[in-house]
Amino acid sequence: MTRPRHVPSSIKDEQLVTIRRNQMIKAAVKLFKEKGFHKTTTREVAKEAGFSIGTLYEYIRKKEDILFLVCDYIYERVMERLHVMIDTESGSQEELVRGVTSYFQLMDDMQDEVVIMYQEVKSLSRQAQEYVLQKEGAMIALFEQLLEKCTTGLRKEEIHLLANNITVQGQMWGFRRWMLQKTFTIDSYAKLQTQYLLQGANLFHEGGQSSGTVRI
Amino acid sequence: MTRPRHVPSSIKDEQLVTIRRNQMIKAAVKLFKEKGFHKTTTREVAKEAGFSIGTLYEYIRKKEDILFLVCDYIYERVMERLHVMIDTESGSQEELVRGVTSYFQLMDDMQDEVVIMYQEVKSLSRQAQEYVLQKEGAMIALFEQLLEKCTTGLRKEEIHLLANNITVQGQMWGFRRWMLQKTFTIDSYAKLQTQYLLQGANLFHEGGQSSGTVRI
Amino acid sequence: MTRPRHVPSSIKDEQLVTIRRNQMIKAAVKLFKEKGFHKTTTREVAKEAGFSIGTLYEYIRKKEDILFLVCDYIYERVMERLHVMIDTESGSQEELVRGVTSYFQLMDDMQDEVVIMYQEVKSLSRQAQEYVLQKEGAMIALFEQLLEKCTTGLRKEEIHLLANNITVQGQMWGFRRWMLQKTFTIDSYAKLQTQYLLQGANLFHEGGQSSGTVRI
Amino acid sequence: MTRPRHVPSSIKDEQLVTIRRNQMIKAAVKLFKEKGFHKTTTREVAKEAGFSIGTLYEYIRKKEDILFLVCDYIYERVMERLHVMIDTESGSQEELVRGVTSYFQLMDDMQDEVVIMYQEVKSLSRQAQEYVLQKEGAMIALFEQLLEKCTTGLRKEEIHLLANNITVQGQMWGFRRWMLQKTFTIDSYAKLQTQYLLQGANLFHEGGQSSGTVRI
DNA sequence: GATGAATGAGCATTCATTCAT
DNA sequence: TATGAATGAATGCTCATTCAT
Repeated sequence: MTRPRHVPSSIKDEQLVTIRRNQMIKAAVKLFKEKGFHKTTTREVAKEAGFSIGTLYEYIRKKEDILFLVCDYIYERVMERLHVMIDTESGSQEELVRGVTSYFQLMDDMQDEVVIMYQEVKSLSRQAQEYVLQKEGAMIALFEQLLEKCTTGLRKEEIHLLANNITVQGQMWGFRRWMLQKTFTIDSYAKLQTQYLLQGANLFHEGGQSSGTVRI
Repeated sequence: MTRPRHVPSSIKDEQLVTIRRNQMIKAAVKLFKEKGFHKTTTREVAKEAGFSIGTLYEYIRKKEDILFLVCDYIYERVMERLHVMIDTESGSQEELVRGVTSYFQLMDDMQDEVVIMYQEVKSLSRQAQEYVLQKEGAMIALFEQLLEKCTTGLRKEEIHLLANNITVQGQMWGFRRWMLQKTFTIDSYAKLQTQYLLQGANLFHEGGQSSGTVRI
Repeated sequence: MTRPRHVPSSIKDEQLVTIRRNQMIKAAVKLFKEKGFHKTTTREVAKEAGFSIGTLYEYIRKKEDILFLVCDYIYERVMERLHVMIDTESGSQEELVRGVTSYFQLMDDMQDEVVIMYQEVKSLSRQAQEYVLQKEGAMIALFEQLLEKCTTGLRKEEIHLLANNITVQGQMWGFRRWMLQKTFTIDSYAKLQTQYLLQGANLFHEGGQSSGTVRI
Repeated sequence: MTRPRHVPSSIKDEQLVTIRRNQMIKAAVKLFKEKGFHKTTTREVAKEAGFSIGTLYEYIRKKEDILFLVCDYIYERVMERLHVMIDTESGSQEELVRGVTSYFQLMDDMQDEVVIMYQEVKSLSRQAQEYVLQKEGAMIALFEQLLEKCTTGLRKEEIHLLANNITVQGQMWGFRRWMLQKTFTIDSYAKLQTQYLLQGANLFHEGGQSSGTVRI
C-alpha cells in the first residue's frame, strides 16, 4: 500500500517518509494512549519519535495529520487481516466463526489503537472524518460479505445489523476492558459472543441446537 | 435528587445553582456536540447559556466540571428511567423486552449526550473518570437485575455479558447513526436487536417462535 | 483622632464606620501577614472580618483603601506611643534610652504590621504613598525632637541620621527576625543597639571617651 | 559563574540563555521599579526585553522566575564585590572602613534592584524565599568575617549585630532615599555611618576610649 | 534533511467592583 | 444597612507552527 496522498510531506525520499512516519505513529499511539490527543503536544511526539520538532513538521503539515496517520494505520492493519479471512474462507459456518474470532483476536491486540481512534475522531477535520467513516464502512462491508458467504436466509438489513454488532463487539472488548476483562479472557469472550451471534440469528444448521444443552 | 457535591459552587442559593447548571448543561451539550469539548471555549458555553464568563465560574471551578456535570446529568436520567423499569417489572419476558426497548428509546432521545460522554471521558480527571465508570457499572448492574428477574437458566457471566451487550447496543445507536439510521428506525432497530438478544440467549420460552418465520 | 477623610464611606453612622473598619483592619493584617496584599482577595478580608463582600464595599471604595487603613492604623499607634514619650521626657540621657527602648518594644509588638506596611506601600496610589511618607517623616521628626532634647553637641544632620538609624533598627527587628531573633531577645537587642547608638554618637557623659577629637 | 539550575529553560544553548535572561533582568528591574512586580505583566517584560511573550516563556517557567532571576542577579553582584574586599583585605581598621564604604557604594549603584528585592521577596515561593534568605545569610557571614579580621575584643553576638547593621544601613540608603538623599551624598552618608559604626563598637585605636568598662 | 529558537494567537481563570433586592 | 449574584477586563501561560541556519 502506498502511503495515502492525504498527508503531503516536503521530503522527497518516499522511503524515508515511511520510516519517519512509522516512528511518529508508534510514538503517537504510545502518547495518545496515555494522555489523549489533545493533551499530547507535538513536541512530545517528536521527542518520543526520536527527532526534533522541526523534523516532525517536515513529514506532516498539522498536528491533526498525526492523528490521521494513526487512524489510517489502524484501518490498514484491520483491513489487511480481514481481507486474508475473506479471501481464504469458502463459506462454511465454521469459517464464519473463525473469521469473527480472528477479528476479536485482532481487536485484543490493537485495543489501545482502537480506543484512541474512537475517542479522537471528532478531532479530525470533516474531510478526514469522512475518510475514516468510509474505512469503517468498508470494514462493515467485509463482514457483510463474510456473513453473506457463510449464511443463508438472512435479509440484507439483518446482515447489516449483524455486521455492525460484530464490529462493535470487537471494539467494546477494548473500550470496556475495565469491566469485561475482569470476567472474561479474549477467548471465552469470543466464544460466548459468537455463540450468541449464531443463535441470535438462528444460524445453527441442524435441528434442535437451541435446546438448553447448546450453550458452551 | 440534590445535585452531587462533587462540583462545588460559590453561590449559596441551591435552587439557583440547579437552574444555572441546567442552563450550562444544555448549552454545553449543544456546543460539545458541534465542536467537541476541547474546541469549545468556556466563553462560548457561558454565552450560549446566557450569562457572562464570570457567572459561569461562580457555578463551577474548572472547565472540566462542565463536562462532569454533563456526564452526571446523563447518568441521572438513564438511571432514573431504568429504575422505573426495574421497580415496575415483575419478571416476565415481555417485560424484559419492554425494558430493553425503553432503554433504546432513551438512548435515541439522548444520542448527543451519550456520544459526547463516550468521546470525552478521557478529558476528565482520574477521579471523575472513576465516578463515571462507577455509574456505568451501576447501570450494568440494573440490567443484570432485570435479566435475572426475567430469565432463568443463565449463568452469572452470561447475564453479565448480555447486560453489556444491551448497554452497548443502545449506545451504538447513537455512535453509528451515520450508518444504522440509514437502514433502521429506532423501533425496527430495537425490535431486531431484542429479538437477537432473546434468541441468542435462547430465551424464547416455548414452541415454534424460533422457526424461520419468527424473524421480524 | 477622627478617622481620616482620605477614605470615604457611604455609611453615615460614624461609630459604625469605626467598628467595621477596625474589624477590617484586624482581618486584613492577619491575611496580609499570611499571604501578602496581592494574594489576599477582598472576599477573604470580608469573610475574615465577619461580613459580606457587599458590606465591605460600603466602608471602602477600593481594595487599596484597606491597605491604606492598615498603614494609617500602624502609624497612629506608633505616633501615639512616641508622643507619650516625647511629652513626658524632660531631656536626660536615660530618657533617650528609655524612649528608644520603648520604641523597640513597640516594634516588637507590631512586627507583622510593620513588615506588611513596608512590603506593600508600593501598592498604594502615589497620593496614599505620599501620606505614608509624610507620616514616616513625622515619626523621624519626633525622634529628632527626642534626640535634640536629650543630647548636646550634635549637628542637625547627625541628629537626622541617628533618628533614621533608630527608626530603621526598630523596623529591622521585625524584618530580619529570622536572623536576629535566633541570637537576641528584644531586650538584649535593644540594649546593645542603644549602647552602640550612644557610643557611636559619642554621647556617654562621663569620662574622656567623648573627646571632641574623636569624630573623624 | 554559570546561571544556577534553579530556573530551568527549554532552550539548549546555554550562552543564549544567559544573554536572554540578562535582557529579561534588565527589563524587569526597570518595570518592577516603576510599577512593582504585581502590576507588571509578563507581556510588558517581554516587550521591554525586546522579544515576544512566547520567547519569554522559553527561558522561564513562571512569572515568579523573573523575580527570582532578579534577586539572584543582585546577590551575585553583591557577593562578587564583597568577595573581592574580603580576599584583598589583610585586617587593618582602614580596610574595614574601605570595605564598608565600598559596600555602600555598591548599594548606591544598585538601589533600584535592592528596593525591588526587599519589597517583593514575599511574592516568591517558600523555596525561593529560603534561597534568598540563605544568600542574605551568606552576605552577613562575609561582613562577619571582615569584622573579625579587622577588629579585636568583640563578642560573637556583637559582630553579628554589627554585620546586620552594616547590611541594613546599606540597604536603607536606597529605601529611604526620599529622606536621606535630601541631606546626604552617598559619600557623606558612608563617612558618617562608618564613623558611628567604629565609635559605636568602640573600635578607634588611639586613646582610652575603648576602655572595657564602657560597654554595657 | 535536520534543527531548535522565535512567534503570537488563543484560552482558562481570577477577582475587584457594582447594584438590585 | 446588609447581602451576594453578576459582571468582564485583565493576565498568566501554552503550544502549534514557521523559518533561518
